Amino acid sequence: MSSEHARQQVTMRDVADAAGVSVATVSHVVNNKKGARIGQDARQRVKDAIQELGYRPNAMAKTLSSGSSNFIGLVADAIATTPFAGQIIHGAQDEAWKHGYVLLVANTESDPAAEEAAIAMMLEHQVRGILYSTWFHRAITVPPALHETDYVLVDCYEPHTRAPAVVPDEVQGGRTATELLLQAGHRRIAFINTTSPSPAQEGRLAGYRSALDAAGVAFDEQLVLYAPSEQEGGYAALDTVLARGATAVFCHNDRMAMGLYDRAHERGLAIPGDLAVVGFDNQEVIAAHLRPPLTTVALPHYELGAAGVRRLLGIDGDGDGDGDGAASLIPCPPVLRASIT
Amino acid sequence: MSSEHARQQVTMRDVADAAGVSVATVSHVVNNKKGARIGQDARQRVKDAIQELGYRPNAMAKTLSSGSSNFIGLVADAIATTPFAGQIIHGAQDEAWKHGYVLLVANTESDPAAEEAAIAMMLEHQVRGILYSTWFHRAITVPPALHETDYVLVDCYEPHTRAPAVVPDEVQGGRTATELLLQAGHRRIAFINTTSPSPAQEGRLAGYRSALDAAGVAFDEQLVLYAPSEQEGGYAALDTVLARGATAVFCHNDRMAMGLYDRAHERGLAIPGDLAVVGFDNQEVIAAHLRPPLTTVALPHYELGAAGVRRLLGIDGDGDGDGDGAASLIPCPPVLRASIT
DNA sequence: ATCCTTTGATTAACCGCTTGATCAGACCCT
DNA sequence: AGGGTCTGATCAAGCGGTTAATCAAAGGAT
Repeated sequence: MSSEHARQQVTMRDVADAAGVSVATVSHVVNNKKGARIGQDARQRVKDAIQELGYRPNAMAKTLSSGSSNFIGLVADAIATTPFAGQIIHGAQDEAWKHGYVLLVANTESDPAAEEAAIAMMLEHQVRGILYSTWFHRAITVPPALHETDYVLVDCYEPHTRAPAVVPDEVQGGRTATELLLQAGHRRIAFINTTSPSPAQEGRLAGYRSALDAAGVAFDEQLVLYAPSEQEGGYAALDTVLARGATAVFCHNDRMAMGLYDRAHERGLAIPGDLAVVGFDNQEVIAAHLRPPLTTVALPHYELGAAGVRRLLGIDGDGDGDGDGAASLIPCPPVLRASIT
Repeated sequence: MSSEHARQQVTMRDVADAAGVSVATVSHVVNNKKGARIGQDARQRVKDAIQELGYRPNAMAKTLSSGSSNFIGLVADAIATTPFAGQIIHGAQDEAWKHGYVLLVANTESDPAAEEAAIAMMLEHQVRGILYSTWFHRAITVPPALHETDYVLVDCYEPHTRAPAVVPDEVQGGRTATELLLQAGHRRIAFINTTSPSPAQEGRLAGYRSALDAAGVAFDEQLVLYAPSEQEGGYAALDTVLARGATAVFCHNDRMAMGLYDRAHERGLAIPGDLAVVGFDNQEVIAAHLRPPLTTVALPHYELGAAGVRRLLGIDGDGDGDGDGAASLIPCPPVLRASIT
């Protein structure tokens, strides 16, 4: 039920008339044009008229005549599955806003048709560029239409291509998680990896091994297990972890850690006393409120979104570590809580 | 790093020239204008030319000349705090899309300045209307600028006003949760309410009482406790719940239930054997993976977003229960899992 | 043959704003 | 007094479409 709004848009014409000047003059003061020569009095009269009438420039007209819009499109495969996608949107929106851009959002549920429609819509709206994002780090193939404009892949990448992408540094993340345990003095560190093939699966494992190497701890194949990356997986894996004689465990993600906690409590084990644990993702709702609160490594979703627009806009910014030149690697910082010694 | 795109927009003029007709003709076939009389041959030539050149209409120009845009603005106070806001965006986006609209999203973090800027931006983009949403159900006061266009409050409302709003039916939700327990034969049902004053606090309590009444169970003040609506609150409340002799408990939200589970396990209690529990919110990541999976009542965020755009567009749709005429109440459906007998 | 309809397609004004080109007047030199 | 420079502000041509009004040609009726 929309109320009636006889809202007759106040146009630049109106302001010009009210101020007794031409629209050109109004345009000049509105945009604070540098080269324009406008007298103090006229400038003031225009400003007053704008206030008086409550004038708001018409962004469409502006875009049309100036030739460049201030839209940045964001197409996501699953906007609401986890708070993750939300963080990407959040980061992208903040950064875009900072540079005078506005976010146009579309959700596709990974449906190719919806995806194409979304991209078409954005192209028609003359977006400055498109951010194509996924809710978990994975390989994708770029939809053809995307090539009609500038774009950046966020939290995903196209293998064997130089398609610009921004992804989390899984290897560094895995290394960081492991180091946290190493630094606490642990030597028999288990790693419960996910069963789903993915950059995270490979990357975190690589990081785990690299940290072990660096610390001079021999890699023991017996200590890396595979389980579904959910509570159930962690719950089921704990017994094996213990059987293998580990004193600490690195869970592929926080949800797994949550399930593992349950089983540990069931067996009367104390965390971190009997077993130190570190998670991954930093899924607030879970990690911050487990007992004890879970030490983990954060997936930098907000940063991914922000870095995505920076990359799109060609602003290299804070020199985020570069990957192979096509993919920027965003660091995964540790989040210290209480599940390690 | 945006690649270079010498992308010279293909315009209607180009299509017209290629097809050997006027732009008016092209416009007519593109929009499938009803009154227009275009011959089969010309129509075909235009379509071919469009294919050939890869023409895409310029939405800005269209909006400008036709006078009405296809944007719907969504301003949210916290896009990423929980998956909740994401669901609202998701629902709004799906429904908007369904009616040919596109979502313009802005995040404000509850900062009044950001809020004003966001609304201004949307107004400048000639949005059809604005959805003003919050990530948890609460009372707000409508920012003045919102009155310059059509709007609908989503998951929030303005007291003592006829401001159109769409909110979850907390009372029905509370009643539903309680009924779930009642139907399982419980009579001493505790309710751990939140300590934060809110529509949820009042509404769910009212629902709890109404369900009790309807079942002929006397209300026992001793059975309603108050705790912070987080894991810690639920954890701490369990002992009291038991001390008061309850056989079932209705937690104000899933997070509380999660904490309560922890304490229950610690005390060696079986759920639902020794204690039945029902949550609220249906926060997937948690509820679906607790042991045992938590029966709960869902907060219909997706529906809130969708109903919001329907209301904005004046589509009454499936006659969602009406509140006082200003606020539409969206039902909170039960989600059956395994925490009740 | 003549006049009226219909059909098929074009004209041109307009949407609100941007911007290079142009213009009128004031001021300064010589 | 005549010519050159500034200054302050206006003109007018788009930007890419939409749409009411108009027009030309063909077919029908008388």
